[in-house]
Amino acid sequence: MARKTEAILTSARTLFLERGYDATTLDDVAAASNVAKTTVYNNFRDKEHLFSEVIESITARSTVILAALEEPLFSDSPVEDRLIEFGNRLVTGVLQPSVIQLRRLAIAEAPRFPELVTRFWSHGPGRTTELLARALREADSRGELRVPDPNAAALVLAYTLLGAALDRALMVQGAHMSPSDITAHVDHSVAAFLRAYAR
Amino acid sequence: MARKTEAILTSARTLFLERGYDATTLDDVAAASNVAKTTVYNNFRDKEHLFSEVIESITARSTVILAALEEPLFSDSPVEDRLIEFGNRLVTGVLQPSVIQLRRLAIAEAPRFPELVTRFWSHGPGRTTELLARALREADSRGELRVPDPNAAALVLAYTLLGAALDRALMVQGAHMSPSDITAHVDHSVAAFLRAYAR
DNA sequence: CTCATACTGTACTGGTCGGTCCAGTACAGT
DNA sequence: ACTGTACTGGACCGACCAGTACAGTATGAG
Repeated sequence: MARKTEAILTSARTLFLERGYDATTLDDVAAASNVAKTTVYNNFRDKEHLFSEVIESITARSTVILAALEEPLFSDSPVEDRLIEFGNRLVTGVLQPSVIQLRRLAIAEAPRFPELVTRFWSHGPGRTTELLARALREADSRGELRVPDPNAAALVLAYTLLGAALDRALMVQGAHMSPSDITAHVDHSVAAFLRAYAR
Repeated sequence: MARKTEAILTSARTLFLERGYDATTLDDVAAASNVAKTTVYNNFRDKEHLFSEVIESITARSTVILAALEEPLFSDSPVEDRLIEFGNRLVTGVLQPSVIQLRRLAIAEAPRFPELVTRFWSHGPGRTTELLARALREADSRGELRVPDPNAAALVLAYTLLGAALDRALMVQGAHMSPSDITAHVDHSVAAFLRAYAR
């Protein structure tokens, strides 16, 4: 019983991410889930509710993804190494095609599902900079950096790292960065950040 | 004759920006232009072509908008003042509701109109960082800053300035920054940038 | 005055899609 | 064996919408 619900949710996620909200048909969702359309309606009130649950389920999982970013941030290696490792994971993560698709979807449907997308933002991008701010505050108190305003500094570093790549990936199809492009960019960004916030 | 074309283009632009591609009806466009639907089809082959011309017309105008950014960048005031003025204009400009709508539209339709959106990106965001890179190269050669890689540095500054605000504005409805928020953020960003790229 | 061109308004076609209905089937727990 | 619940598959409704057809009107150039 719950297996069907799960199957529907999974294929709905794939289809919504690939085609967007309007272009995704509930007939397609049913077919992709090997389920009758009626079953879709037995498990979800309507298309909007299905979409909401898809996004909510992704939002819920984002906590897990953030853990992978948190780890290098609070290790005992030098600040520079910590930030570079964090930067590499952040950029490679955010540039993954499915993540780009998700962002595109969220942005496109923000006017139609304001609260939903806001909640998604808070649990994803929002949390990331909070995390970084905490790490920077700690680095400051350890005397590794001089960061009087950790929140502002976290925004600076986070968006220095992925602003350009993100903006481009969202609009320019097939604008992939090679791993070496990424490390070069991360190195440059972290170096600039360290110069700006050195003790 | 061309007056009708212009009227259609104008109301189509408004509607596409407000509602997105799918949700905009050609009946609505015709009504908003005070024109018969047939006239729309006499002036534009079909919906996709109309949309393309709307985006192209915006792309074409973007050169004019960039001029307002260029001005403070090449004045003879101190670097800091130049960058702060540039930053304020850039951020306030990009955060304007219509510009956010445009970005949302471009991102949402990037998969459907890849070449079109790529062209838009090159003429808008792409050109902006090129412009900034030129200014930074000049500042370097004047000895005001030390910028070995002007392109990379331009990305750092540009997205430090607007990455966070942009990301948030695209997803969180009604997340407006007050003018004082903007200047505070710009001041912080430019200060950090100057520390990182001081001579 | 004339004729071509652009425009109007409305009705229509054809297709899509969200959502419902229904008759029948698989299968659980009791 | 009995009953409730979930599922199937396919037909169906109603609305919407891109694009066309058509008969008639305004207008401006020669």
